[in-house]
Amino acid sequence: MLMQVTKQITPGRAPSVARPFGSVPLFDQMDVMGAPIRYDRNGEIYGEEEPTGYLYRVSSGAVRICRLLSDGRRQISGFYLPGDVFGLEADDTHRFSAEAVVASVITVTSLGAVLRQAERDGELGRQLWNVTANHLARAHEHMLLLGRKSASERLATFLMDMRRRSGTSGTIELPMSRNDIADYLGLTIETVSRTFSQLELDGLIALPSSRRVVVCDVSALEDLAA
Amino acid sequence: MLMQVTKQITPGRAPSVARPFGSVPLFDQMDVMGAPIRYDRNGEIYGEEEPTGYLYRVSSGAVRICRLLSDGRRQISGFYLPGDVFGLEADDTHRFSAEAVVASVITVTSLGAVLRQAERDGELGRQLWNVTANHLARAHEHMLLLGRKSASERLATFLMDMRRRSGTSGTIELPMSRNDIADYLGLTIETVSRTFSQLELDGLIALPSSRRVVVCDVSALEDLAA
DNA sequence: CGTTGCATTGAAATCCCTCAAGCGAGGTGG
DNA sequence: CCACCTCGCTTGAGGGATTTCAATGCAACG
Repeated sequence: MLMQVTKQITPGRAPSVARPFGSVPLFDQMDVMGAPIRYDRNGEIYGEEEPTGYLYRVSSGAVRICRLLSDGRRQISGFYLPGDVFGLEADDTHRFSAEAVVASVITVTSLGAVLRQAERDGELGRQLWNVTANHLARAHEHMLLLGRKSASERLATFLMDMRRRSGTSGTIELPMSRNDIADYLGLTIETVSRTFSQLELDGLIALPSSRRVVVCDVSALEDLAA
Repeated sequence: MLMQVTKQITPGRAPSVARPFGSVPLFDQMDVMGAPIRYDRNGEIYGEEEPTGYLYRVSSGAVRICRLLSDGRRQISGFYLPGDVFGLEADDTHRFSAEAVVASVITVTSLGAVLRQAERDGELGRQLWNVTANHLARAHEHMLLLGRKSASERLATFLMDMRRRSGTSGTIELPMSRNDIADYLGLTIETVSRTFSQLELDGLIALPSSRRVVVCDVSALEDLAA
């Protein structure tokens, strides 16, 4: 399975991204210093063992962070959607890889430059820490899912999370495949598919197509997500 | 099951802790500004929903960070040993709880004070970010375990991690119960116990007592840990 | 219209969980 | 000093949720 990679710098600035709290130093900084780069579907943004040194922000598309076992088993630790920052690793080599789930534009900024700027600009540094600490909280929350939730609870949690993050309340557009969802939820693709079917059978969701989920019973799904 | 809590401020400074890289501003700062507090076994250091505002560093003992589901299912996201910092949450209320695994002394420092100091002292801010980013990397690594590893792989990974962290190479002293290990590894106590027995049967470890593990075949365990 | 990639469905197997009993060290009191 | 209790740990038997293996469906595309 060959990953097709495109790291083509597009001229001009990255497409603008929602900025709900007015001026956000970290994001401003990244927009000013960073360059928008386009990646094809399944394109590798960085790989395990590669040197670190950049901070990434999704302009459009979606990104997955993966960790592989030697025999090919894969765990996706998170999906990143437009506006999300990723690549927050303090080591000098990546211990995880990042790939574009669909064709995406990512704003790439020198991490060293941001860190140096943060040493002068306290507010920037504080925001960088905030973003990282929030990622940490999400990670801990996901551990609860992986360690203790059933398949239907996992899928419901995932759907409610995607619903919240994509802003839409009725229909959720999933950019990722069943395989990606399985590797994110610690299940097999078959179990994910069966669980989708079961949720549809129970009337909690409708599936006009495999990547489009209509939420029918929010409260039941929220309950399942626990 | 009533948790016995002791939050008794002991006079004087915290017991000194290994400081391998000479002066470490973050830790120095915490030693200067922080107060050592003693907790009994199973004592709650902070609970879910409680306000945040402190940074913690283990002086002696061991700490677990937990997340509970409404029906009592529990996931332990990490154990913290002497020298480790925890409590890195950016939200204003804790989404996780912290408890002492055994009687412990924790140095508690105002998070706000550290953050304010970090806005002036770039090096301190950078270290705070580094610690947080390292926690994040560990969390991602643990997701791989929870999502994709078998019971014996999980236990081997845990033992190799404890071996590395406790510094000892031959015998590992486990401060936590089988129950804690189970909730950390996403297994049941019975499976943990059986897997310990199996590793002993296979000659990879010896168990002089349930909390004391003698490592017999490091490379086999490392292989299992993958 | 065949190919290709992804998704769904079915049947059998497996690993881990659940339920239940037994063990052993440590503490307490008679 | 020993019986007895408690608590944590171990072990066994059976069951169940998820995986594995295999086949089919289906939409996009050349």
